[in-house]
Amino acid sequence: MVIGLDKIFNSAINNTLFKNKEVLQTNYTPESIPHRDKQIEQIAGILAPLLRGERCSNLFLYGKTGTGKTLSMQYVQNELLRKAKEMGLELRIIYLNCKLKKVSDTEYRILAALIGKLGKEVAATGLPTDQVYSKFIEIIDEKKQLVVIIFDEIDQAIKKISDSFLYNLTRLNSELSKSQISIIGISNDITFLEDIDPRVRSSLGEEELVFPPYNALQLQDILNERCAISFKENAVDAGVIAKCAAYAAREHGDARRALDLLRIAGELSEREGNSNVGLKYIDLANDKMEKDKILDIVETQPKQFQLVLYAISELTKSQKNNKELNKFFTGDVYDVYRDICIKTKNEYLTQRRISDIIAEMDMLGLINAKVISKGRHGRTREIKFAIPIGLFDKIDAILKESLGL
DNA sequence: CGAGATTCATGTGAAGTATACCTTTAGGCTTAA
DNA sequence: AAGCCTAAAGGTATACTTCACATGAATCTCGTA
Repeated sequence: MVIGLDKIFNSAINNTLFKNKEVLQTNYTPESIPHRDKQIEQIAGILAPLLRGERCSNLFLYGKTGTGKTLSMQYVQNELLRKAKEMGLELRIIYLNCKLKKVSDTEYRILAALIGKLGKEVAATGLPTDQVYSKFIEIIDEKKQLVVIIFDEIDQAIKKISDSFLYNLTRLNSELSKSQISIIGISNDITFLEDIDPRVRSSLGEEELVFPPYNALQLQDILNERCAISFKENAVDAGVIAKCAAYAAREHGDARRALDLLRIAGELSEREGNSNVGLKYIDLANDKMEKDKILDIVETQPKQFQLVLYAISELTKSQKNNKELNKFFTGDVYDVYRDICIKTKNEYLTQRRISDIIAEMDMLGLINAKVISKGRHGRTREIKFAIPIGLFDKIDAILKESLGL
């Protein structure tokens, strides 16, 4: 047992900073959604026919992450269901997040998930897809009702599956006799509709709605509102919210990120035993998020990527003092990489592949790689490790661990 | 001394291969009529 | 006979390899001043 554990537990129990931390978590649904009145009204207007027992138009929502799409949608959904219940209407709204890995892989799984949400079961595997289709139709059509299906992050699903799936869905109505179905898609990718079948596009995008990013002021409002619920009074220094909002606004006005930033800043400050959040914790939190992201990337890379990264890390280490600024070339990396592979009894890949891997790591921001020509000495990439020095040891540890060194 | 040719070390593209993971299908086994 | 399950067959995406050609500035070559 670690000695200091008690202290940590105690400080967690007599939590000095937060009143209600859930409010800052991403899955929390606030009671009001600032600066989205217009969008909510529009959605409500489009869905209103449902309350008259009519089918509503298919709807498409666009907007970058953290612009309140899902939140607004869920808000309208709840209100609608409440109203429908009051009026005794048969209305079913199915919400499906396509981003969840288990769900999104295949058409089959999406259907299975939908059926699951309708309260029925299908075998997890084995049945032909069209059979699942007919079962799905059968379930919906068993009584007169209106069905709305919401596909969140639908672009993720379509990347994996062909758009014929959507086409089938839009034509579902013609196969239903008693019920009627409407589809709502939510997508982060604004260009998404451009590369799908025009027929699908026109039927799916009967109504479209764009969620613009929040600006810094709006983010401030959101943060202030949640801050009041989640933190104890006077726990947040002046200017912290503004800084938080400014950081997040700089990165596409992502409210989720702003909230994360505030929450992590609070956690960090709390861990140090403070009873308030100072300005510097926003920077620390920002740092931490950045670091976590990098570590996460490194951790989840395939083995060959890690081997290459390890080679680069070794190279950087070996020339720490000498030469100019830790720059080296594809050939150097490849040699070291191959040695490591041989030593660790991994098989090594061709230089061609390593070249691509290096390019991909450049995209991920783990390294800086620039194609240069060294004249008589050929053309190559000039490679530099782009990871902050503070993370060096951790990365090293992760790599050694996962490569079994 | 300078214009143009050469050269090096890899970048880059296309096409082919191996593998893993899916879906589909066919055949066999079980169950219900 | 119909339904169900499983194993094999066929499809498709991914991660690589092989082959072939492209790059672009330092360096070389050679004609000229």
